[in-house]
Amino acid sequence: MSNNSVFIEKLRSSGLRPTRQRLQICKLLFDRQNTFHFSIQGLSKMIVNQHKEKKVSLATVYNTINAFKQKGYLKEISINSDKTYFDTNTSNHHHFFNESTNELIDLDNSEVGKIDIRKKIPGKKINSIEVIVKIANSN
Amino acid sequence: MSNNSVFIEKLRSSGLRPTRQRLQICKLLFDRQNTFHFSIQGLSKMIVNQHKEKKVSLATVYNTINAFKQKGYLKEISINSDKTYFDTNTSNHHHFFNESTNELIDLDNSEVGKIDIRKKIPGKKINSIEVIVKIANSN
DNA sequence: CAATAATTTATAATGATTCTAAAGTAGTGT
DNA sequence: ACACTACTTTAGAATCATTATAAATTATTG
Ligand SMILES: [Mn+2]
Ligand SMILES: [Mn+2]
Ligand SMILES: [Zn+2]
Ligand SMILES: [Zn+2]
Repeated sequence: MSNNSVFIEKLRSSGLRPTRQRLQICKLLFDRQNTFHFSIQGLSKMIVNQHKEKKVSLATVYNTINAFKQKGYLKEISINSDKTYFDTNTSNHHHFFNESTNELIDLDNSEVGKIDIRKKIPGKKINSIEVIVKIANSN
Repeated sequence: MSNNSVFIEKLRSSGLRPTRQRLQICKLLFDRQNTFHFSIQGLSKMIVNQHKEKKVSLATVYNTINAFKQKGYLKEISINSDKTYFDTNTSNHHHFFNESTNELIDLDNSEVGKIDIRKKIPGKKINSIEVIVKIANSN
């Protein structure tokens, strides 16, 4: 458990004042050992499960997550039209998507060989290269 | 312009009887030289622009596209939460996504070097590997 | 404390997609 | 053709995620 000031700074640098609600969200996301993937729905449930004095409205959850995304503290991952996931791992990396469980698993950049894009698009620059490996139970 | 029977068969094999509406959709998608990417909204506009006697309801468009997808005649591509695209190119291939224009461009399998996934997930099989290269104007 | 600015919240609006139920159309057997 | 049945289309409703709104609450400043 890090010092509160870390999270306060994270909010401030995202253009948000550190309020009770925002701090709760911020700690849920970043006060932990390992990065993780979540949906807004899942995050909302986590908030409810913490049984704090007051609830946090969905609007505040969305606003806070969007501010973090904007600032680059979160990545958004689109797997299919129905689900949007966010990732507290903002490093350059890829994903397995388990279609049986709807779970995301990180695929570190070092766990994928160099991706060789041989087609050029003149006048355009590459912003990102993302690999999604869809998996399922093998039996 | 191929023989109608090709499209009738495409519908039949998708479990759909060849009706006027479905044939119109089917030809829009497959009676052409090159494969292409589309959204439901875009496809609906194409249908309107054909000025046929009668309109085609959105429900029929969705139903028909979903049947083709199920059968494997269309691929669905998720780039971000807001937009779902379909692809009449069902071969194994990848995509550029132009973030300036929201356009998809095919990246043939042969235009990407072999993708080397070094991480194993025991008990799981790989269903697909998809690469999305996001691009934008370079200046 | 008073005045002001920022925040939270409930609720409404939006947009894509799916569902529903009624009306329309086609296929079958006579 | 006629009756009967099965399938299809359609408008509109329902759903769900997300964003917008506007009033109530809370924090900050003087
Ligand atoms: Mn879908
Ligand atoms: Mn988004
Ligand atoms: Zn990740
Ligand atoms: Zn394609």
